[in-house]
Amino acid sequence: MSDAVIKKAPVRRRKEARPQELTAAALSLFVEKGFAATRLDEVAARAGVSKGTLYLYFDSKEALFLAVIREGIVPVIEEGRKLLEAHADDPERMLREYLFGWWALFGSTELGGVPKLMTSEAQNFPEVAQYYVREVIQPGKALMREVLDRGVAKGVFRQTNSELVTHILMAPLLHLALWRHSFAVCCQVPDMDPAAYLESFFDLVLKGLAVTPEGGK
Amino acid sequence: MSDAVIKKAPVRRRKEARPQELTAAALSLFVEKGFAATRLDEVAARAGVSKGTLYLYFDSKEALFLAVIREGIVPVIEEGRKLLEAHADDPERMLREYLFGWWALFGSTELGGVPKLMTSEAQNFPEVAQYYVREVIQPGKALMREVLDRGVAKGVFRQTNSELVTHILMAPLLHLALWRHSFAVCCQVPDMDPAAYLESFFDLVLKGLAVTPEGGK
DNA sequence: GATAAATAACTAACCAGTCAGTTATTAAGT
DNA sequence: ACTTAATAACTGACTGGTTAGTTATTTATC
Repeated sequence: MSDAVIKKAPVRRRKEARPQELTAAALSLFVEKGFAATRLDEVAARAGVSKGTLYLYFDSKEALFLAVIREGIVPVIEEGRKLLEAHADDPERMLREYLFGWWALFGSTELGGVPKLMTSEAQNFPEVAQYYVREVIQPGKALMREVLDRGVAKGVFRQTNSELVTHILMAPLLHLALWRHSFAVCCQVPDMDPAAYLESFFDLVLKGLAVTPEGGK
Repeated sequence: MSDAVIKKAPVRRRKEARPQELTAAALSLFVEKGFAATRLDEVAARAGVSKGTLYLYFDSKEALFLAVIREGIVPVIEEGRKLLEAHADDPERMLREYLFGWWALFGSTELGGVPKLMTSEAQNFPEVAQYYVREVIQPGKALMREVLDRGVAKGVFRQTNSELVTHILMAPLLHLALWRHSFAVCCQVPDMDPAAYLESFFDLVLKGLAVTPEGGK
């Protein structure tokens, strides 16, 4: 009789892995349904535990939210910085790496849903929003600004208001991520190849930033 | 004695005006707190009525949501179209009018919060999302595409993948609106003048779309 | 006083957070 | 090895507060 063996329902104990399993489950559900519409029972179920277990690791739903942001994103920023440093001498290449690296490391992954999540919930959770601005948005923008400044210094890009242009250049990236996690899901979008999108964007920006022929610099 | 007149205040009957008052109240609350986190009691209170009254005009919370989108946005699209037709012969001017008109008619108003709202809730309310895509996003994009195509036809803009570029050009506009209704609220943003932002954006795009000096076309 | 508009009290369902109890794992005693 | 004790991980039923949606009643208007 194999019953005796088969009947063993697993219920594994793995204290170490739980928080990550829970934040991963929470991330995907928060992104999919929004924070308020996500039930903690569902988060727990997706992580393969009960809701009670969730509360062994996180004090509250909001604490879980913060952990999702913290664990998910902050490490990626550092990765991005390293990626760019590899091309510090070539601003055009740096810009290109920024766009495609952003997509590869962030936008195309599960984390690509975080901008949507944070945008939706910023007002409801000011502390999380401030953390996100400080640890993600500002470093990300600073990195972009460095690309621009370096291009100007090298005479490859024309002078612009780099604060504003940084903001502007982030927008199509974020838009791509937001789109994928909102309208793209429920409304069939025939052709929206991220690579082609980024290529068009890169092309547009490169020409938009080129030093003007007349006037020189 | 004016008391007799003044005292009359409490319950006004105005069947005609109610739906608009309610959708206006709902819009501001949905934008501020998100759909799920908004209480119908609060919507009713802000419109100066009770929750029961709300149900005289809308079948459900979702029906109210749809009405908010329908009544709020659709009229604005038509206004925008008319605005652009006034400059049909000058693509550069048309592009400029698009950007600043979008801001004046839409982004800077209460409606500017709708992109945030729709992005957050698209997955939870696919029917509303489809309506929004069909009635707002597609017409808005079509209008932008017309600007681009006209520019190409006139030899003012270079040839591009207009489907992708349209998407890309909408992004900084939407980003401006999203930003204002999310992070800008809880984290002090020192300088983010919409006019300067749009000016920088216009400048960037105009140069990005200019026919290339060599090659001419 | 008849009808339409609006209300406020109500219900049913839902869900974040709790906790008494269960099961797996480890340690100690024999 | 083999039982027993102690601990750590986990569970799921429960609670208390909340809210979408309903309805019996009140209030205004003609």
